[in-house]
Amino acid sequence: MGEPRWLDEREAHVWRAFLALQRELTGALERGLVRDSGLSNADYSLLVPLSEAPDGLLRARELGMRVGWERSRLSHQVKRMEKRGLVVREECAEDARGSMVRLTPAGRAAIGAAAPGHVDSVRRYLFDVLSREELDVLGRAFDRVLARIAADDDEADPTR
Amino acid sequence: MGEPRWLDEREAHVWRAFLALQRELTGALERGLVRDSGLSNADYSLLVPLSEAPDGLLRARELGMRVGWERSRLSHQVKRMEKRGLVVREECAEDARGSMVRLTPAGRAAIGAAAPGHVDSVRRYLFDVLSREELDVLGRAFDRVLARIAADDDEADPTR
DNA sequence: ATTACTTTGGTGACGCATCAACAATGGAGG
DNA sequence: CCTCCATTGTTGATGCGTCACCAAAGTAAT
Repeated sequence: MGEPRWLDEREAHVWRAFLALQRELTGALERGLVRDSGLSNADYSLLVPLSEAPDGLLRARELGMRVGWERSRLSHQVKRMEKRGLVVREECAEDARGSMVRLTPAGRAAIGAAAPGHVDSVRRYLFDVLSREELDVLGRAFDRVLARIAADDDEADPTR
Repeated sequence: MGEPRWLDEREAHVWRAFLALQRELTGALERGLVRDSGLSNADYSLLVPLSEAPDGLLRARELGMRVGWERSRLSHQVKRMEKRGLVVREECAEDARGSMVRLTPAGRAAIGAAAPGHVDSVRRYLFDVLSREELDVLGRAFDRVLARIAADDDEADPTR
């Protein structure tokens, strides 16, 4: 074991800034989305891949993989969205276990109304204040961290 | 109005990587914390400033400001933690409206047991794969985005 | 075909987060 | 003092996210 290595000043600063960024940016985007279109971040996350799919139709499993969610989370969210008329669940022809999620006209209208403002917000908060060089550094850094986490997960459960 | 400016390829990549990073990193840290010490991220967030305060005692308002939470969120979380014996609420002598939050011995033991492993996780996932130059870029970029969000909030409600 | 295992999805319970509403105190100005 | 307002904190309702568990259907081995 030995003495744990605490974060040095530079690391602590980046870490606390990351936590604050997560909190503030996610919060600001969510508030804007709710205010302008009545959609939550979770709604928006699902509406994007659905709106890009042919006929606004996706297998639940496929939708979950595209947004990186587990089955349970997806199921709960789809249920809430179905109750509000944004999507409908349908049975899957090829695989009787499966479930299809289809965008309704109301859902398509909602994402269409919300997207421009949301993208504007992301641009205003994030990309307007970052240089092209910084974007490159961020992109590479984020990818490396993601690869590290994925590798660590594999080590914990190689079968997945 | 006019046509919305969508994200270019570089921006879209960074944005999706950021969303994935948020999801995966937060999730991995939370799972490790729960597995190793039975604490959630929310618990940990509050235990850190409390453990650094004299006598493990902080005014609720002060605690909320240190972690960047609103009053309601803090109140709910403190209630849950009090039920598990990690903290206790006490009345505030100087201001009868106020409420003090005090770390219990069990709470201090919990953060002491959890912190080394948690810091190790942050280091392993994040700082082990980032260079010193990247840290500098990240720190400056994050700060600039935070300043932008804060400025935008002020514009929306200058009284705050 | 039967058994065993995996994949897919749903459900209930509980913790977390936000919002609106409320209560109580503190403080400033008449 | 008293009125008005801001500050501090709590609560209940609701949405979000995870976990443990279950059920049904596919799939592979015997």
